[in-house]
Amino acid sequence: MADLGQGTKKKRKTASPERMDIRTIARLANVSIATVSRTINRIPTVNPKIAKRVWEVIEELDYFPNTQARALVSGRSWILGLIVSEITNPFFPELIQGFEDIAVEHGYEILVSSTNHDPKRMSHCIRRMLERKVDGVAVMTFGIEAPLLEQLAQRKIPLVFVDVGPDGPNISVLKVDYRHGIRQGVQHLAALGHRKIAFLRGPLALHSAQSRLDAFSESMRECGIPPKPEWILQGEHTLEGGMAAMQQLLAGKDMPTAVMCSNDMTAIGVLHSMYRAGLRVPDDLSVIGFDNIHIAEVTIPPLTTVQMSRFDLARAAVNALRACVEGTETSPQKHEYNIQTDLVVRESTGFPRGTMKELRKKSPTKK
Amino acid sequence: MADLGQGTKKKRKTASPERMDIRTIARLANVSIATVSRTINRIPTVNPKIAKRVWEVIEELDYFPNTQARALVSGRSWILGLIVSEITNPFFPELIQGFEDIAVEHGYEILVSSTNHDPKRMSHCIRRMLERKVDGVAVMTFGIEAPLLEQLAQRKIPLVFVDVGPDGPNISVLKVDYRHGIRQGVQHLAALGHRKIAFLRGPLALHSAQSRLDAFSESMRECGIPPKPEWILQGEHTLEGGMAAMQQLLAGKDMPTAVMCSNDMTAIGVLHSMYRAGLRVPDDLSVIGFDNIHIAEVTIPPLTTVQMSRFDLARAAVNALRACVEGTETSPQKHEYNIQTDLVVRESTGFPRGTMKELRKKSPTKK
DNA sequence: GTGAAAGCGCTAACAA
DNA sequence: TTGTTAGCGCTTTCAC
Repeated sequence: MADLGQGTKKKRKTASPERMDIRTIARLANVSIATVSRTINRIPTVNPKIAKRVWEVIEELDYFPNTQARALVSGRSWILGLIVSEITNPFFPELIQGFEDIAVEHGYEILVSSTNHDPKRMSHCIRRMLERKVDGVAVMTFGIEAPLLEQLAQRKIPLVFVDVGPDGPNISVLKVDYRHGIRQGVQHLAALGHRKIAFLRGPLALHSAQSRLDAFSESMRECGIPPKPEWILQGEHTLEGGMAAMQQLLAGKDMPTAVMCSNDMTAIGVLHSMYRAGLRVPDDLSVIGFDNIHIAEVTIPPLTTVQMSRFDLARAAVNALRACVEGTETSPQKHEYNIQTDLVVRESTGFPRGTMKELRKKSPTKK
Repeated sequence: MADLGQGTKKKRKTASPERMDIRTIARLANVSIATVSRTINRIPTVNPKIAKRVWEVIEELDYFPNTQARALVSGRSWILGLIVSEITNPFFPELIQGFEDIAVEHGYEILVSSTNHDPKRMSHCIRRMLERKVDGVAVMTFGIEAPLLEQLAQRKIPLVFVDVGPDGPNISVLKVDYRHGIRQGVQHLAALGHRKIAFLRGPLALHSAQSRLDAFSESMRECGIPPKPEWILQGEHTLEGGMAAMQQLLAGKDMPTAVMCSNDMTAIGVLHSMYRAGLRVPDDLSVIGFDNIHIAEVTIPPLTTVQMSRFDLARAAVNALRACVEGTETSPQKHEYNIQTDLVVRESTGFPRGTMKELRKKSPTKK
């Protein structure tokens, strides 16, 4: 019962029998702790027979290595940070879920934090990542907070951004092709006969919001419709912002016949303001969102929107980070990560007021 | 430039100047690492003058202790686990946000994971918590997965559950008073004149769902309305479940005049099915949800629902865990954590079909 | 009140 | 191929 350990000539005050560490495994498998370590880390030089014996002991005792000790000595925490702007916008939980699944699949733990667009929170958040020694950080705030992120970049922590980010050896950027989906949206509207199209943009600070607006303006011009400045309003990417912007539009003298929104939350706000005003979508106004969050399927009416795959985004982010961390230095060339966007037509878009009847006359009513 | 360290007679191969650890601080402050450690941990016996000097060096170098090393030696990770069922149900992100804020405020990091009601995921998730050596776990799945959680309980990891949980020294349970809010809902409906009230319940496996149903049945009886079994359907706590259940109700010969739902997602599904069927809420059917997620304010029509504070829930959970971890052994008595629920009346509830006109005649139309 | 030194559980360099 | 051992950066006795 007493200390029968093999090479325990010195130290280790108490040899409590319940202690479950690499030493216990080594003792029971009759090997050194180094061999156990090698076995666990699947170092190919271990004799298969011995490895088998070690694994058996490990499984029998349901042993797993202490991650803290491991991290301390190896310098790798196997934790990936994920910074999002607002966890309460349904887009993000869907993204987080994907990120978690993929990261865990590769053996990483994740550290999620939301900034709520608050620089103070952002800076706390970076500090937390630093303290926990994350192996890499995905900055999915869709904005660029360069000064703050400096701390991470300086310490050579692999970083991945969306749309745009500082240049650097360990920095990747996921390029979202907003143009494709937004152009489809504008063309869809134009094809229905809309010429008076408003855009509810997101916060100025968000690069992605700017990109979406740019894509809109450009697509409008492509369709030969000059975008009207009074019809480009701030939607803030929130329910409330969408409602407020729509009210502003309703109060104006000249009403657009369609509205594109920089995200789905804004569009849902618009839907609500229309409902409040006693107006109908799409009869009185066509509405297009952006993101295609799950709930967009059941808004009233179901929202026509631009789909951006959170799963693709999550996978690309994890892969980009892994490429840096696990350093396949054989291929130091930057990978290109492109994310597609596509229009999903539902029922919030239709012909502009007035044209419907005429068009109906032309084509016989469907059964 | 060479090794001038104070007591570095032996070891420490490379003394790279950029190394930023407790030793650096000790050297620059002219004290031992023990004193630095004590200072950081605010041990009162440290001479204030020396402490001040140490803090100055710490701040100047922007030093912070290595959490891994700290955790390794102290046995405390300062990580709190949070297990939720589905991060994509908006209720949970709101809860997570609160949990994160409160935990971080007290110096903890959080490890969130969602099980999606999948036992396999649940078990992975528990393993991850174990591997990262969390100091405590909040199991906010609103269901009870006793067998799986055994692993955590056995290792004496502080646990907190909602509604119901195994008994044990380190286990707390947050009691949600579903009855209060649900009774208010039923009474609200009864007061409007409803007698035909259906209930769309959540998954059987979820204890909270069962409690909500029980509260409903009991409240119905209190109001003298015997609940009708055919009107108690499975809503699954999802959009899709709500839609399907409502369709079932619509297909039945006898339609209720009101529906209470076990959560808001279900209610949103109901709203959508009604819209699809060309029926109106609340004119043709009154609908009440549960949770009061943010989006319930802008559904069409805005949802009457029962509010359950995620913030209270989050705060109670963190406090319960902290009480165990930080062990104020002076008060080993179990704290009682009660969470209130309250009805929030919006516009998805109204008089049952037919009664409205009569009632209107009685009271003059409001201006 | 402060410092020296022993480890926390593991990985990796070096030896055998 | 396998074992021995020196730390990773910190907390915590135990002397002084």
